[in-house]
Amino acid sequence: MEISAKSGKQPTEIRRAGLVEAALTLAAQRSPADITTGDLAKAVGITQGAVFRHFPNKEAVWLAVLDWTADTLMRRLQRAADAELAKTDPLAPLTALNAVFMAHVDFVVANPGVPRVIFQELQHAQDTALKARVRGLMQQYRTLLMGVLDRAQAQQLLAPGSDLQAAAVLFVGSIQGLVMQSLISGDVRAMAQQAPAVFAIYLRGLAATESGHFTAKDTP
Amino acid sequence: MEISAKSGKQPTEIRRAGLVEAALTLAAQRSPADITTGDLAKAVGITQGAVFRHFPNKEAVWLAVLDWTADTLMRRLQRAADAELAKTDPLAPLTALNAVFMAHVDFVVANPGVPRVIFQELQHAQDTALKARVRGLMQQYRTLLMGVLDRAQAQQLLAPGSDLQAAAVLFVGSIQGLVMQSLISGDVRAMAQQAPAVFAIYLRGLAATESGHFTAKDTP
DNA sequence: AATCCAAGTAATTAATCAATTACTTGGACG
DNA sequence: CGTCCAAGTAATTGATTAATTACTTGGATT
Repeated sequence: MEISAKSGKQPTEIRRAGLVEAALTLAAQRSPADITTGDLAKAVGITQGAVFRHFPNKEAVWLAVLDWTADTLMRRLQRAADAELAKTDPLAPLTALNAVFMAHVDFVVANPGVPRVIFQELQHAQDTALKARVRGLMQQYRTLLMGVLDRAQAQQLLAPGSDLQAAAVLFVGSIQGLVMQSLISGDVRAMAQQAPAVFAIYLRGLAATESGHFTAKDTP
Repeated sequence: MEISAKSGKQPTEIRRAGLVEAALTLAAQRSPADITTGDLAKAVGITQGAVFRHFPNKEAVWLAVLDWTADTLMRRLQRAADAELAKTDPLAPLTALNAVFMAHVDFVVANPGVPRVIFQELQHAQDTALKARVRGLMQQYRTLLMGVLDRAQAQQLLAPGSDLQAAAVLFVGSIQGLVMQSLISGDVRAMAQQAPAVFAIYLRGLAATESGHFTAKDTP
């Protein structure tokens, strides 16, 4: 049951990382709302009170989780986008969109707790520190996405009159739809299988008909 | 603060309805996870303990909420679909898809607590009675959707080789994306404005190119 | 008018959980 | 070697909350 079971004392930095990892692991299995500090403690092999040697309160644990998520996810997505955009392929913006989509799906498959934590925090209507953090993450996401979409439009790869705002909403919705399916089926890996077909519909809805018949070609 | 503030004693049937309504109203404002039986009682003008005169336990309240949701939502969606499918318009299956989409969006705008409750329950990994109920609802939804999609495909209104499974996932994802946006912005009504543009992309991704240029035409 | 009981109250119980406190430990370092 | 302190424990506190209990009330029925 223990995550990073380095027994004995550990420096705060290590413990914090361990607790963040534990939080995400547990969130993959049950609702983040009912993960207790005791659960986190047990997962890393310390007592409940010891959690507060490393975090001022429980909320700070989730803040750290969201910080880790924002850092890791956004870096991967950016890298996926940049790698495609660097190519001379005239369809680069579209392949970049595909790459970002698949990178995101892969990330969620590897870290199924992430979308749960995000949605959990979005539920809270009042603007907590946690919700603000989620909003920041979504803003980064949106910026990245709009950058790629703008470029695609500039190169006339999109259907004339496409609503980029709506395209961004539908992009995250596509992934959210896959997440919901995985929550229902309980099988995260099925996401990766369905993802290309879902993205294919999305792209067909957006791409100019003249831009050839580009379809998702990864993950056979 | 009170919902159905018929003061004084009320028959169980009325109180149950009042508590269900209160639960959905409160869920529209805060996370369903931290709505207490005391909150429900206050909203309806009784004391905390009195809630258990009408429900055996708290879980039963949420079960009733989901039952109400399944009944109301599915009836409306079915009616929206049937109304379009009855027409002689050769594009009927596509306009039916549009009608179901908009009916769902309207329902969510009118009942913003619903998607929150559903997602809350989906989070629980183990198969509780509540999650089973949500799964049942999703199954009905899927069946309805597949019926329309099958018909569209039979009439060659869809792009050849379209993955209907993926189309269904993306359909619910589209709405889920809109819900997420509204959770971030805090403005449910914005959903209704963005919905047509989102659906337009979705449909374009799915529809045969020969099937004319049908686009969402409702809600100007 | 007397009776009955569904619906309500007020108070209590039992469990859970975040956070605090007082005390302990083990390794780094002068 | 002794000191120090960050990291840990065990136990407690205070708050919250679902559910129960003992008692009360009001309206329908005979």
